[in-house]
Formats: sequence, C-alpha cells, structure tokens
Amino acid sequence: MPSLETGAGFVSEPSLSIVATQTARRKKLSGTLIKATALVEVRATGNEDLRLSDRKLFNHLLAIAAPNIGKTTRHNTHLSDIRRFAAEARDAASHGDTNFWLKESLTRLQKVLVQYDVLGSDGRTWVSDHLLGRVTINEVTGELTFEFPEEVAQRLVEPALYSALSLSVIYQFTSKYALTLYEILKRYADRKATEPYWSAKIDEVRDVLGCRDKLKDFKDLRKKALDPAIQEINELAEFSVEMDEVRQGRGGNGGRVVGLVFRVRGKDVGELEKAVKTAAKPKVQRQGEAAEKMAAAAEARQIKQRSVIAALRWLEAADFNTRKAWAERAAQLGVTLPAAATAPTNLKKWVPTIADTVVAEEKLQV
DNA sequence: ACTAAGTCGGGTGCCTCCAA
DNA sequence: TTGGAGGCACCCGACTTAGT
Repeated sequence: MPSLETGAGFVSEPSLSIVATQTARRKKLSGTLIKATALVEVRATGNEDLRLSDRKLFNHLLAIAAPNIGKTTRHNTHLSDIRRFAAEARDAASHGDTNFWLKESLTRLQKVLVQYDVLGSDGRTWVSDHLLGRVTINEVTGELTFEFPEEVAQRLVEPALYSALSLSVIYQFTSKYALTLYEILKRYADRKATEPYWSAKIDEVRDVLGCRDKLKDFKDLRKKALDPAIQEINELAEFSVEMDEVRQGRGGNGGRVVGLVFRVRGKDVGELEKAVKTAAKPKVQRQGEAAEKMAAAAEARQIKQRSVIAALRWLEAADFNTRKAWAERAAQLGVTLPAAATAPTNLKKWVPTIADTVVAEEKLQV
C-alpha cells in the first residue's frame, strides 16, 4: 500500500519506479497521481463523450497541479511536455494550427460538469461545477496556464477522497473504458479489505463508462467495453480484476444481467514485474500480442465447438450401452446429469462438458 | 408436460471515426 | 492516408422461466 507524502500529490511506489521516464520533468510526474474519487466518476454533459486522450490530458494536468493545489489556483506547464506524452498532440500540421488538438481537448474538458453532494452542518448541499476552468496558451513561449474551479480544487486536496492512480499505467491504456474502469477500481484496490470489490447496477456501470445510450445490448457492452478493459487492466495495472454478473429474471444463463461485481486483487511481485514489462512494450506490440491472444482464444472456441459437434453426432449414433457408459463416465468426472441422460434428445445437456474427452478417447475426427 | 416469452452467446456485416 | 476500433443492427440457436 502506498503512503501519502506530506503536502504532495505523489506517493512512492517501487513497482512503478521501474518504468520511470527519461526526462527530468517526466521523472517528476512518473509514479502515482492522487486523484479525488469524486472526479473519478466525471462524465461529459451533452452529446459529446470524453475521449481517451481527453482523460489522459486531464490526468496529466492534475499531476502537474497536484503539488500546488490549495496553495495557488493557477498552474503552469509547457506544451512540449504534453506533446511528449501524447502522440495525438503532434497531429497539428493538417489543421494549420500547431495546438489544434490541444485546444479541442481542453475545450471538451471545460464542458465537463462535476457534480457531487457535500455533507455539512446545515445538511446536504448539491454542487455542480466545471471540471477545468480558465486555460491560456501563450503561442510564443509555449506556456500553458490552467485553473481548477475553487470547489473542485478543494476536493482535489481532500485526502479522504483520494484515489492513487498510476500515471505510467494511465499513459499506456489504449481503451477509454479501461482507463475509466481502472480509475474506479483503483480506489477499491487501495483498500485494506481482504476481498475488495465494486458492486454496481448495470445502469451505474454504463453511466460511469459513459455509454448509457450506447452498447445497449449487454453482450456488446461486454465484448466491446468490459472485456477489453478488464484485459488491459489485468495486463498493465498493479492489480487484477475479475468480473461477476448478477442476473435476474427469465432467460438463458439465469436471466438478464442487472448488475456487475468487480473483484479486485493485488498482484504479487512476479505479476507486477510482468505488468511493468508489458507496460514498457510499445503499444503497437502490445496490441499485436493482444490480437494474437484474441485470435488464439477464438480458434480455441472454434475447436471446442467442433469437438462438441463431433461428440454429439457420435453419441447420437451410438447404441444405448455406449451412451450409458459415457453418462456414467461424465458423472465420475463431476458432471451433473439431467433425467434420462442417455436419451438422444438430452445428450446436448451434458455432452458438451466432456466433449474434449469423448473426442480424445474415441479418436473422433474434428 | 407443454408452450410462449425473454434473454444471451456467437457470429456477421456495415459504417464512422480515431489514432498512428 | 489507412488500418482498426468502436458502434450498431441484425440473425440464429440455445437456454431458462413463467404461465397454462
């Protein structure tokens, strides 16, 4: 568990220092960013979503400002520093404005509202404010000056709300859903509970991920957002996460998914070293390896499917005694058999579980 | 026991737009 | 400029549950 440095926005974390950046300024920023949990769950208002690059930019600005929040409202950085971390910032030539991308991203961040409740002696107060305040760019010197609204700044320095986020990990994410989910789960990973978890209704998860009106089909949400995000977190972050579905009502597999439980587990030294090595790889290489893994998994599913078909066809054509013998074998292997398991129409209820064994031992062609 | 309803998994294809 | 990710809308089969 990281410990807070007095008055500073960063904590030391040995596992992350391995991937410290080369420049002096980046060394200052590498490590862990302390981010108020209230800001973890921000989302853009209106029709425009925050992009991955916007979230990275905000985290970067936050890291720059963190040591001085509470002391001063205005913070400074240099455009070259931002371009170093964000390849997107180098696209300027096509727009004829060397800071086009940056201005667009900053504008989107300024449109984001932060809303939260404050409990005080006079009861609960609802607060709504902009995530990012006034921003100026000096086109000659390349100096970027920015402000956080007072209320937001106050929450940024509220230790009880802090969540430690790894900048080195943040920089590596390629999925905006991975970054958002990481920010949420990090605070649970930081807790000292033996089995930390985040349990949320499906609508809450959609809100947090910024896809309330997108990916309406849960399987699309999982395939396009959750699975890639979890995979990326498990590869890069200092903790791993497993997701359980909470189902209710009628339908296959126990009904509709109404909620999700994300179980967080800290990685051991070996796993951390592996994550650091993965994070050190170029994104293109990581994406290539991820694609290979996905392809391998897809091929494995196809092979499994062919095994199931082969086993079912073979057993459907087999005599009663053969089906009975395989039913008994399945029971020995721990498979729960349905009533009248040997009936050809019931084979599909249990044969898929032991299809690989049937194919191997009966030497079936797949 | 049977049927209808509701849901998911896996797959495909198309379009848009982002990121390199 | 272009490959690929994201988003969306289908289809079909399988499965479970509720209702009759």
